[in-house]
Amino acid sequence: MAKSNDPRTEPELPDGYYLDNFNSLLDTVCRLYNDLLTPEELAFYSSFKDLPDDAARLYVRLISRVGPGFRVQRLVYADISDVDQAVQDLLDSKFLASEDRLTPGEMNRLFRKDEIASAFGGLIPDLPRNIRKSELVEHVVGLDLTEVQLLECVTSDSSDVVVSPLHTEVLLVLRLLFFGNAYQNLTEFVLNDLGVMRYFPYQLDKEHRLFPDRASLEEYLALLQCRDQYDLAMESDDRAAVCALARDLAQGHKDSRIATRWYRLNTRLARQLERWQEFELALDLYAVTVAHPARERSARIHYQCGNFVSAGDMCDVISSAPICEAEKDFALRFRPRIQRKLKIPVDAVAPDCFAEQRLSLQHHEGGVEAAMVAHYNSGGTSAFFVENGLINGLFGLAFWQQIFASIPGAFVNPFQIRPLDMNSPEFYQRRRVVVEQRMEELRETGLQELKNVYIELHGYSNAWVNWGLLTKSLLDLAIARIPYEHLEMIWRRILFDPAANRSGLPDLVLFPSAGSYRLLEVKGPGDSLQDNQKRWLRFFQEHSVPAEVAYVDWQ
DNA sequence: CTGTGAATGG
DNA sequence: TTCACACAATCGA
DNA sequence: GATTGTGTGTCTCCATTCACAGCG
Ligand SMILES: [Mn+2]
Ligand SMILES: [Mn+2]
Repeated sequence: MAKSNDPRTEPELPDGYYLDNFNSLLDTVCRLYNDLLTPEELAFYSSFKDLPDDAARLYVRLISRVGPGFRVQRLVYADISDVDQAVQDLLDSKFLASEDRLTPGEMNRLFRKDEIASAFGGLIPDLPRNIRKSELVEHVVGLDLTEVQLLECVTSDSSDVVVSPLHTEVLLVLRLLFFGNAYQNLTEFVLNDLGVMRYFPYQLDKEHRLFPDRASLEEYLALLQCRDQYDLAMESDDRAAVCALARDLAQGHKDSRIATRWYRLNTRLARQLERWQEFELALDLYAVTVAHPARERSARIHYQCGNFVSAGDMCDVISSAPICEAEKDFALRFRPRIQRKLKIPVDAVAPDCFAEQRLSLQHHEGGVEAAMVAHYNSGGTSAFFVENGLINGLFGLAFWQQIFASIPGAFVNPFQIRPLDMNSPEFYQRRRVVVEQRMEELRETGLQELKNVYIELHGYSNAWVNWGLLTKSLLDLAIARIPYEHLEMIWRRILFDPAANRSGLPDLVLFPSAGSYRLLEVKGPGDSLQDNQKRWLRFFQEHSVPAEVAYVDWQ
C-alpha cells in the first residue's frame, strides 16, 4: 500500500469495500473460531454467502447504521441498482423483517414532524402550531393507539414499509470474536484504509485465541447484557431492577477471564447503591470486587454507618497489602479520622510540602495554564502545556518495540493501539528482559535514539503517543534538557502501574534559555492538587526531579 | 432564515 | 470506550 | 480541608445532508 504524506490525496476505496470488509471479518472469525460457533451462527455464515450481491450489500449497509428500523423508501444507494429487489431478497431469506408495529420512539426517529402531524393531527383537538416534535409524539401517545395502529396511521399517506435487520445477536458474537471487544466495528477497516488511523504492523497472535471455548464467549456476552440491563434500569430510574442486578453480581465471578471488567461494573453499580443508601448491598458487591476503590468505598460506608471498628479493620487490611498506591494513600489519610472517633492514639500523617510560587497574571482566555505559558514564553523560557502528553509520549517512543512485542495473547485484531495486557501489572513482568535491555541501550547510547523512533514511526497509533502534542521541537528540547536518569526513574514508576501512573503529571514543562528544565503544575483560584498529582510531586521530590506548583490568581 | 446537532459515507 | 482535568457545591472538624 | 458530583475538552477524520427549533 503506497503511503503519501500529502493530506490532500485521499485513497479511494474500491466498489463494495464495505461488503469486502464484512466478508473479511466473517471469514476470519469462521476460520479461527469454527469450533465455537453454534449451528445458528454457522447457518448465518452460509446463508449470507448465498445472498445475491446487492442484497448482501444492503444488509451490511443497514447493520452499520442506527436502527433498528428503516424506511424502505428512504433507502438510496448509488451502488445498489435495485433496492426494492434487494429488500425482497433479504425478506425472503430472513435477513430482514418487515415490521407490523412501531413504538413511539421509533416513530419519532423515522418520521418527520410534518408527517406525524398530518397523520395524527385530525385526531388531536387544539393542536398548538409551534409545538415541539417530542411534545407532538407525547400527544400521539395520549391517543392510546396500539403500536400496530401507530404504524398503519403514520404510513397511510406514503404507504412506506419499515424493515429491521435480523440476526443482530449473531452480529454481536462475530464482532466480539473478531475484535475481542464490543466497541470496535466495521468503521475500523474504513478509517484504516483511508489512512485516518495507521496501526503499527505488530504480529497478530493466531496461536492464542482470546476466547478458548464457548463458555468464555458466553461470559463476555453475559457481561454485556448486565451492562445493558444496568444502563436501562438507570434510564428508567428502576431502583428495584438495579438492586436485583446487584444481588446477582454479588454472587461473584470465580476464575473469570474478564474479572476486571466485572469489577468495573460492580464498582459503578455499588456507587449508585451508595447514593441510594443501600449500604448492605453495596458492601456485598464491594466484597467480591478485587479492584480499587472497592475497599476504600467499604471503609467509607462502615464509617458513615458509625461502624468505626469495621472501618479501621478495613484500613488495616488495605495497609497490609494495598492494591495500588491510591489505596495505600487512602488508608493512611482515613485512619486518623477513625482513630479520633474511637478515641485511640492517632497516626498523624505528615502534610505535603512542595516547592511553590504565587503570582498574579493578566486574565487570559485559555485559562491559567495558557496564561503561564504566555508568561514564561515572553520571559525567554520555552514553556509547553503538555500535562501527561510529554512523559507518556517519551515512554511510548522509548519502549515502542517492547509495547508492540509479540507476547502470547497481546494482539488479537489488526486495529489495536496497545497490547491487551498494557494496563495489567504483568505488563512489565512479561517484558522485563527486553524492557531492561532497552533501558540499558538508552542509558549507553543516549536519548538521541528517540529522534529516530519519532521520525520512523511518526503517525502510527500508539496509546502512549499523542503526535499532535509531541512535536519534533518539543521532543528535541526534552531530549537535550532532561537527564536520562530522571526519565528512567519516571518510566519505572509508569511501568510499576501503567494504568494509574499515566496521569497526574504537571501541566507545564519549562525550558529556561539558560538550560535545564522544570515541571510546573498550575493551580488557579479555587483549584487544588489532586491525589494522583500529589503522588507524582512526592515522587519528584524524593528523586530530585525539578517540579513545583504555581498558584495563580487574576490581576 | 439561521444555527445546531445527529447521521452518514468514505 | 472513554478519560483526565478543573470547577462547584456541600459538609464536618 | 475533604468529599462528591458536574462540566469540559478530547477522544481515531471530515464533508455533507437532513431535520429541527427558534427567530424576525
Ligand atoms: Mn491540568
Ligand atoms: Mn493544573
